[in-house]
Amino acid sequence: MAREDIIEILGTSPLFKGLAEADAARVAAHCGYRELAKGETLFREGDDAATFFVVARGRIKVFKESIDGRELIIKTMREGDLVGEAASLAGVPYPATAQALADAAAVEIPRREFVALVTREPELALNIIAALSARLHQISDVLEKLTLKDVPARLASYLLERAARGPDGAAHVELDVTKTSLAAELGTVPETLSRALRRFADAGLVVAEGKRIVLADEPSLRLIAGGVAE
Amino acid sequence: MAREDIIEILGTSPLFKGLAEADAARVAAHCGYRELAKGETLFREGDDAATFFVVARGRIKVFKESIDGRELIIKTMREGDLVGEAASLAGVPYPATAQALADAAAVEIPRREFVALVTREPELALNIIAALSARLHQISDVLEKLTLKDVPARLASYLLERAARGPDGAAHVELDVTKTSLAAELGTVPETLSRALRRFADAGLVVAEGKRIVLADEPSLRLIAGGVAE
DNA sequence: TACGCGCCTTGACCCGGGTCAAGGCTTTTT
DNA sequence: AAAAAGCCTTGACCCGGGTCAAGGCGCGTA
Repeated sequence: MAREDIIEILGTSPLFKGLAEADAARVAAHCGYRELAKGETLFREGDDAATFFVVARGRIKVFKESIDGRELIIKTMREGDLVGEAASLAGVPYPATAQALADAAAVEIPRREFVALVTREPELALNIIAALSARLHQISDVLEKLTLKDVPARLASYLLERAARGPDGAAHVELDVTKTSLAAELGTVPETLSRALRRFADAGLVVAEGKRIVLADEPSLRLIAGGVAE
Repeated sequence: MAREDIIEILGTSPLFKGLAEADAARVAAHCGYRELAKGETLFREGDDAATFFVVARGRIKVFKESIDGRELIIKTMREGDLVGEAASLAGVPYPATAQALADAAAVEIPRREFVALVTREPELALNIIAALSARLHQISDVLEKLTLKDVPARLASYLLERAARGPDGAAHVELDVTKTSLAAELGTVPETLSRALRRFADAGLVVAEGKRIVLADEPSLRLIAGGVAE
């Protein structure tokens, strides 16, 4: 992987916004490039977070698991997403595990090299603060949904958030993960997700065709999601 | 409230560690001091977070509520705890509501004054980063417990975390909130908490005497909590 | 000392959603 | 193209824990 490519991938993350060309190159020189087969683990909960990642390709799930094997996907990471940066920048072990849902690749950034930059570019500290608070906000969101909303509300919420507006004006979601994964991300199991989706379809709220879900009645979905704009 | 007192209260928080005396005084000069009666609201979810707080006295609950009134206490704040700092420092609205559980008081810090300091004391950015990641860690913890553990596990976990070692060697917890509040912090309701505690008592794991709970069998509690050290 | 109001506990009931089991449907693999 | 392995769906069942209702126990106020 050429250094220019690394720099370009780094640039997809706001963490590197406003970084001088020379500094970016200096960091890039120390970055690795990891390719992951489906199911391969990027890091495990408890591992020392000496490095963090920017997803270059594929889907990587970040999850926690309970003693009895149940797993909760905190978020499915896609191109340009930062993975493990909070723990790494804070100097604590990873609080969750990251694993490829499909073949994937990620740029690996050494904490040392990146943090060293802060003394030369104090502005960078603001980027870090912004990244941390974005993650904090995202986790709070997960917490709120999982504890204060039921499955239908979480599903409706997910659909509305990920909906893309088609050329014909119809909002729809093209699932890029299996429904089993989606279930775990919604804090439930495939059976329950399947039933919830079916109930939506029966009620005319959505039209489900395999991995493509058309939102037929957005206002009702918004009502079920239980918030004005989420 | 004298400025020296304000400075002293600020000093109880790690956010102000290593701050020059003159700078602390400068911030303190712009701080307010809010006294709250039991039940009074410090701020509401969605409010502009122009200021944040350090608890000086009393207990303040930080919580989210669902449409149907159910509330989830994210954390009960005590002396020295920061409240609302993440949102304020990140420049976003408060993501939760803060309310006094009993008569309380807090020093109110204007975001502007504090953030302005960062340009003079770049080291302060590290304090902010540390504060944000501490909060992130804490929220992740709440998320994990609420979604991956059942009520007995959460209760055992809470007891172990807050246990103080008495002079006689017996670990015990002195509840400083009502059991109703504790239930909300454990993501449940008073009835369920009451039953869980009773089951612990019947099994000889704890001895409950009103607000004082003696941990009679720590190893078993640790087992129920479902982790090695948490 | 008595009243009233929260808080706590206990019992009875119920429901969301997890578990188990059984196909049917897709994708890979050979 | 057949076989194998996942993935998805549906039905039946069950359980943790929330809800409702009814006391009992403090504790502050007068």
